[in-house]
Amino acid sequence: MVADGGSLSADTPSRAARGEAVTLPQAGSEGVAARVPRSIPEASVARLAVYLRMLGELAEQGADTVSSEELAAATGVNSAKLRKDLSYIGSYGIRGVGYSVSALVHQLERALGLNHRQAVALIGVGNLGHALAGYGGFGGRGFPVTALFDVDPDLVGIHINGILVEHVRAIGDTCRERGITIGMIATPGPAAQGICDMLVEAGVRCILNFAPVVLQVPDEVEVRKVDLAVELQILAFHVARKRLVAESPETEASLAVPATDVDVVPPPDAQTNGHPVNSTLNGGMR
Amino acid sequence: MVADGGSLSADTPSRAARGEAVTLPQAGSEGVAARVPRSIPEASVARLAVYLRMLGELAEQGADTVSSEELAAATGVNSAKLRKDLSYIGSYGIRGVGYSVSALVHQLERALGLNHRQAVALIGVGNLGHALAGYGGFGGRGFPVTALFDVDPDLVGIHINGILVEHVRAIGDTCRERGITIGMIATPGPAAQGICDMLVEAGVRCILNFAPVVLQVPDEVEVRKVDLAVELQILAFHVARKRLVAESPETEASLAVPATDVDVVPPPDAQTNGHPVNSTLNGGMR
DNA sequence: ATCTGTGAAATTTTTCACAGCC
DNA sequence: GGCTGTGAAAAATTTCACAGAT
Repeated sequence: MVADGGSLSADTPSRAARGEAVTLPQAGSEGVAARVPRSIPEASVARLAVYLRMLGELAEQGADTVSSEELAAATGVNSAKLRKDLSYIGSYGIRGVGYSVSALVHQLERALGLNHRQAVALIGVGNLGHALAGYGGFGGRGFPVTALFDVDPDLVGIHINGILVEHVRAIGDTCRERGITIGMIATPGPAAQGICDMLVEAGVRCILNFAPVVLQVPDEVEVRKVDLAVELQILAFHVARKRLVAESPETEASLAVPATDVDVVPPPDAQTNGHPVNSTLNGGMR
Repeated sequence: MVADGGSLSADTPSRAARGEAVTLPQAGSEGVAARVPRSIPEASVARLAVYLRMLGELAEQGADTVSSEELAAATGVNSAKLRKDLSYIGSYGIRGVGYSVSALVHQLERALGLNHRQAVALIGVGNLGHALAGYGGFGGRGFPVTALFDVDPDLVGIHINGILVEHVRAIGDTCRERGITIGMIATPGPAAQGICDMLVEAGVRCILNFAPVVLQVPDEVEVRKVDLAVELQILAFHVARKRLVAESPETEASLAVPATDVDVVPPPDAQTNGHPVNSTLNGGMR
């Protein structure tokens, strides 16, 4: 995940990984159509989306079937893990053969809820927002960006990709009208919580947050965060780690964290390196 | 997470979560400065970066100390988890009081390797790339974007934020010259693997990938992936799940995955919904 | 002969809960 | 009294390894 990223990725660990999250109370009657497992682990859901993309590519290349081994290699996971992930959505493989690409695509789309179209609203049409709005990839895959909002008078009123940019004060009405189910927040950090509140108030229950703040939301709202600065910091950690390994040929200073203060950059606070160089940390988006 | 978790975040799970990953052989001598634990769990590293940001904000607001409870609430995690995360980098809290904000910032920066400046290269200066290049937030936090590359003749030669856009064929030389440690790939999907290979060849060992492909790299290279489409699909899953819960007031059809085919969108392949509407899925970046 | 689906084991991550210090 | 640091328990995730289908 590191993804997370979680954060603009990757792996971004979601606070909703508690019990309640993906788990559903299991069926009532019993016996009959006990077709589907009770729940899908959060970690698996993230990977299912990746498999789906790769399957799309394979289909394009004319593949009829894939083995778990092949698909696993292409997506960089262990094949047993892949099979287990797929088993959560049902048994759609053929033993001795593999998976039918088209059938699996269909099942994954169903499992991920992609057979309902999701209308997406994007708030904050600055630098990053523009890039997101012009993305194209969304609409093609069932995520049409259906509404755009900003506060900047220079932006409100213009069209991007044929979509009118409205003032954020219209969020409530517009989202309800157009049945928005997902909100993407690409505003500067300080504005994000307010926008988030408006979205929640308008009934939006899933939010993708690009602003560098942790949003506070009611339990029933799902937030995923994409945070560039965090991603880079995670990589920086790995750079430092690799450096350490390289420098200590064997044992010696083999610590996970260098207790030494290397201080290429002046430590506590100095001229421009303290931290808030501009308070626009990485929310400098837009 | 991430997300993506990696994926444009979040939580992006990283394939590097195997043993080797964050673990280091533990110290030699013994006894003396056994200051630091042997390794930091991958999941913790991602959160440390988040704590660091929040601490920056707290410092700005003039806070001298924070309790684990406060910092946990602000970052949306459980306070015990936060304390455990912090314990991996050492014991810098004061019992009965909390943590000194400035001291903790310093320790986190050290642990994350932010006291070495990391030179970043960005490849692909299209839509998204432009947004990333103009980001500002990076440079302010020790991640100066130091080199830009593209293949488009209209882009090569221009300056963005004072940085010259070079042709990708210069990647090897330029990266070595400027000591690039982190590469960010924001090219269309099909170009990404080739660029990745060039970066690896040039000695770059950490890569942040925005292109919608799974990069194949040697073991010693760390890749994090930020994938917008995957993030949205994860949210779509949660939308569908919430819909189910809402529709079945109690038991009834309480399945994690609707076995019914709702098919608001024609299922297998129809006109424009099959999948590869344009092969520019979400790599439509740039 | 091959490849899926899956219990069971191993590992990682999270949470609990409390001893110890301020 | 308040809050950290951390063993130990619990939960989640990953991996193993193999029975069973084709």
